[in-house]
Amino acid sequence: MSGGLNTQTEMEYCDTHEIHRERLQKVNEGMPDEEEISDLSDLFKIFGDSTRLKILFVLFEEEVCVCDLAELLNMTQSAISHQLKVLKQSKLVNSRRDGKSVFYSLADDHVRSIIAQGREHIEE
Amino acid sequence: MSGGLNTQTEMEYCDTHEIHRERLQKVNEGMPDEEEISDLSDLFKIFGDSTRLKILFVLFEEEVCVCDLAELLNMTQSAISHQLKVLKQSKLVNSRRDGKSVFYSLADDHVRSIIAQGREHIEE
DNA sequence: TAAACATATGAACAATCATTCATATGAACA
DNA sequence: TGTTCATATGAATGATTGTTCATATGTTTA
Repeated sequence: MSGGLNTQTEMEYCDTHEIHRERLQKVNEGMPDEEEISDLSDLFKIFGDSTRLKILFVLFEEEVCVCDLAELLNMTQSAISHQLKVLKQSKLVNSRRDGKSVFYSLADDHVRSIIAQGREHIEE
Repeated sequence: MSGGLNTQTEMEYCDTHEIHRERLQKVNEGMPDEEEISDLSDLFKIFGDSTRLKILFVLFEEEVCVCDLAELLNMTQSAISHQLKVLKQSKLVNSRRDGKSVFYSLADDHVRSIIAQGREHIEE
């Protein structure tokens, strides 16, 4: 990624039409800064993987340990563990150790709303 | 990806604790089928890129042609065009030709809600 | 019809990423 | 303390993906 919004600096418009100043102003007002857009795309990247989505759907119901997640989703303990690390780093899940097991749970309910909105769109 | 949920078939539980039938049942009820999860992750993948997010934020304000998008975002016409194709294939944007230019616009307002939910989560 | 402009697209390349494998850490128990 | 179970993690690998470059398609105008 090289640059962000370009409204202040000189630029060559399309030959047959112009971008008007007011329009540029309007676009600029609604556009979050580079950092927020980056954070936002990072967040959505997390949801952009089937395995992570499945983990989250399981956690919608209740907290589950790594071992059970692996069996439920029919995947390697290692694969699950790697993804749980990603989910934890993004603060989407919390973990709690109980003896040998580590139990993971949803961090908050924003996750539900985001995924719910996505599902609504899918249904068309 | 090898397999999906695993609740019917025989499986080895963790040695020190068991997954109970009722819990499995509950998880199964809330879990969408493999295809919906795949569609859902594909949808979120679209939002998981800064360039595409920026394009969408611009389109939140008004319809814009490829040329103007490229200048606004300070990117190649080709890069923008490729991403617009992705957005169009996912039915997130519509296009309309006007002479030499092609104008893109938001397909529906679900996009707004999904992104709005994401932003809420970011703010912490 | 030729030239110029706007957009689309295929191939190539670099970067990112999910999974696997091997192994390390941590906890319980004999 | 040694063994076993549960989880974490680093390196390697194959697959996916965003951008660039070159070029094709489509539209207008001289």
